[in-house]
Amino acid sequence: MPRPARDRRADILRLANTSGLTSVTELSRAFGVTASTIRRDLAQLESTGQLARTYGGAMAVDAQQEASLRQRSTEAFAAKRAIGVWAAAQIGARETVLLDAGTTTGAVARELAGRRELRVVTTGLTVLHELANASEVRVECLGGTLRQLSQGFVGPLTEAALERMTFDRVFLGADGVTAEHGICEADSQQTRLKELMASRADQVYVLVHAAKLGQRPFHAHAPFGPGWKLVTDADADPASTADFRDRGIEVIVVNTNGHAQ
Amino acid sequence: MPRPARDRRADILRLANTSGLTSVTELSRAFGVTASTIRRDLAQLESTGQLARTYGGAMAVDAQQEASLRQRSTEAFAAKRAIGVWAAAQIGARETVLLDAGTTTGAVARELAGRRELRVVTTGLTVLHELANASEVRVECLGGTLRQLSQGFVGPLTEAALERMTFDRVFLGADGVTAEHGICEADSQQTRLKELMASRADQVYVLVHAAKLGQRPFHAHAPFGPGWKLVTDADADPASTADFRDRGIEVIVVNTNGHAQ
DNA sequence: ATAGCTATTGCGCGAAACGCGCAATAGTGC
DNA sequence: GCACTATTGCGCGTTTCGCGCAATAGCTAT
Repeated sequence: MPRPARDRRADILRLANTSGLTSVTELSRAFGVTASTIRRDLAQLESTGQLARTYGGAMAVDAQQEASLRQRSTEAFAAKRAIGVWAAAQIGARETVLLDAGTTTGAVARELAGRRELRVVTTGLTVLHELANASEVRVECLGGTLRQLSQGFVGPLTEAALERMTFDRVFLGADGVTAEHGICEADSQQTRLKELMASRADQVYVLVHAAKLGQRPFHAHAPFGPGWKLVTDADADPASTADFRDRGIEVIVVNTNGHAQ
Repeated sequence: MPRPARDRRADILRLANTSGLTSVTELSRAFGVTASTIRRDLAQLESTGQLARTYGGAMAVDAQQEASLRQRSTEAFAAKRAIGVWAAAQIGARETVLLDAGTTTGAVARELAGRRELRVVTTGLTVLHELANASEVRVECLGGTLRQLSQGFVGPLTEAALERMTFDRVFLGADGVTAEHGICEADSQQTRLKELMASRADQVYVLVHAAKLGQRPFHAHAPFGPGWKLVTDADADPASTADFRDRGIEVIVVNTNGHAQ
């Protein structure tokens, strides 16, 4: 692959990221190449998700947006949205709720954006992102060290902040769940935090779309406590949900409309 | 303004926001109207910044992105970037720095995204956003209550977290600054937080682009402490900067390349 | 209720942008 | 040095876009 082409593409990316918006003609003039070439560059940069094409040009797309767009095309997106709708419906006026980090809790936050007289506390950047402009919702962040993978905050600062608060409800996400081991996460710092979060709330919900049921991708566990509810979508295998119910865990299966079955 | 038109536009927005990407033909079929009408809708939604048009359709654009795009087209963007470049250059390896909330400190964060062995602590969502995928930077958030206007965290949680930390440098933003009163903010909660932040760092920088110099839009003040440096851009009125220098405040004027003059 | 006014809609047209195939060319690697 | 691959420019047909115009639908005030 010739050098000038890559350099130009990098430059296009830089230009788009600083000015936010660029046009094909502008770029073709700037680099002294044909519009066709620019178009091809844009097509390639778009395919790798580094840029969004517009009519006659391209616009910058930040990492957050990029991830968000990719996620929306995933099939699990519909499931997460349904779970989010259901979860949001559980929350009454003037409550204080805690939202874990993750895209599923982000879906809950999305449904809460229009609500009023609500206090939402979170450890996740996704949630903050969704509620950044929700003017009628009081949004609080626990703080801590940002964990890139989950876009969530962990660490002593997070735990210390938690010690001072209690919640009406907490909505937890998970990398995986099994009836036997409960919530599975990549490291014990995560599971410890989730257990701590659960201990501070009256109602505990574990939100996981069907694909995560019965999965144990990692080996740090947090078992289900008494009264915890497992919320999943209609794609869930009945045998899987039965495993949980057999152990006395309440399982709520949400259909596409966000209603419990 | 007829109702159906507005309803349809709201629906278009919802569809775009949930699926992330929609096409003109798809929308025209869905609503049973001509492509022209859809195009007009998209044009209007784009003009209000609620949507981004693509070739043959439209894509969702979240609030964050929207604000970011608007900001990038502002003239002050160049100044902020220059200040950001300079500020980033002051930070050495393995340092711990504190970044205030605001777009100017966001510009600093943007320049730090590629750095390594750095610890960035912040009270601002903008900064978090910029560094959300900076894999080599340790990012921490102080937490607190989200203040929509500045997209920053304030309150007792923020202050409590600060008590436990110290920093090599802190970079503060401001709604306005005057030589006489120092930093001006909308409320005293903000100024108190900034003073607290300043007290925890060895080096204090106040970053304000030229238009904010001599401005006092609000009446909560935080005077300059000893050793604080004022950093502004080359559009600054020499008379203004002289006011600060007369009071013994070091003023750094940064040109477009991010170098001090 | 009705008349008047404004916003909206559909349609047709010219202009702009896009994608694709082809041949020439410039870099790259052996 | 030579073969090979990626890249580029150009021309083509296709799609999309924007705008003006006339008809229509909805809102408002009397």
